[in-house]
Amino acid sequence: MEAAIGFRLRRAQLSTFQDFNESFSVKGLRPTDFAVLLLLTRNQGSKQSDVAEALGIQRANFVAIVDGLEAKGFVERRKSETDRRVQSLFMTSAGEAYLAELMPIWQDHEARLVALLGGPGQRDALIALLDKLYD
Amino acid sequence: MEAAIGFRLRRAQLSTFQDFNESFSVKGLRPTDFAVLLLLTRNQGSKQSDVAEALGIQRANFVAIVDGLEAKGFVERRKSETDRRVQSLFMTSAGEAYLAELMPIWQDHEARLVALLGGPGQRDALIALLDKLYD
DNA sequence: TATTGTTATACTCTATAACTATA
DNA sequence: TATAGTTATAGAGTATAACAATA
Repeated sequence: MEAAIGFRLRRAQLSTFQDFNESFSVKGLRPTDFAVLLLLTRNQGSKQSDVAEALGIQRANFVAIVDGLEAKGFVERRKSETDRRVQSLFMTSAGEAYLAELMPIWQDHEARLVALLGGPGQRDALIALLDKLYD
Repeated sequence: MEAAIGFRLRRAQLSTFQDFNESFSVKGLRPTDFAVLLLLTRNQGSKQSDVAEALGIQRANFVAIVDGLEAKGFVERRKSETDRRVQSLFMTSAGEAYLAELMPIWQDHEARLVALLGGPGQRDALIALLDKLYD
């Protein structure tokens, strides 16, 4: 009989996202918003469509996400000077401060998952396996 | 630094579902439809809301799924005689025949995932880890 | 011509409340 | 009163096409 890998994957993912959402509900933050901030903080000035692609989001749908983060003052769009078609994305200092507030919540969330898995070694094993499934 | 377990989980799941969808696109079948058939074939007469819960779907949203499978003639609703509120779900013989057609496609899909993971042992390890994340 | 960001739109999934028929 | 199934509806998330500005 088969193992239904996809089914277990979906179930685990839903469970994990639920924990994330409960953790961040006070901050009114979605996983994707957090991922954008996390990605930008070490990649200041990234091209908007590059960030979208890195997160597996289509550029058309990414527009509203950046709009939201920009409206909150956490992220800033600046037109590239070398190619006036592209928007370069930057974290604002407010965004950096906000992310600093978020990190402990994020770390608690990750620690909870690691505890469920049975330790950092198990987490690393899981990630190695998950990455094999991703092309 | 953190491992972003949820992010990797989501990425792997999307990749896996994409493979599933490509495999079953000829049959016009969704993962959930297949899961219902697979579940019913060994649990004839299950209560509708039990099947929904087992698949992590709310009963309100499950109605349309059963409607679709019933319209195609693969599944049949029968009112329980012991409790006239509940619908018992049964596979039809057409449903069994359809599932028999689907199984090889399903097995190929699973085999492809196992190959990516590096063998059945790795698959079992992955499933054990995923199940730990699911309450 | 091709690409980036954008808008508009449709489709799927999911969440919630309320109704009905039964218990 | 409570439960199973149902309906209706609203909100996310996602996919596609088309357009303006720029290359």
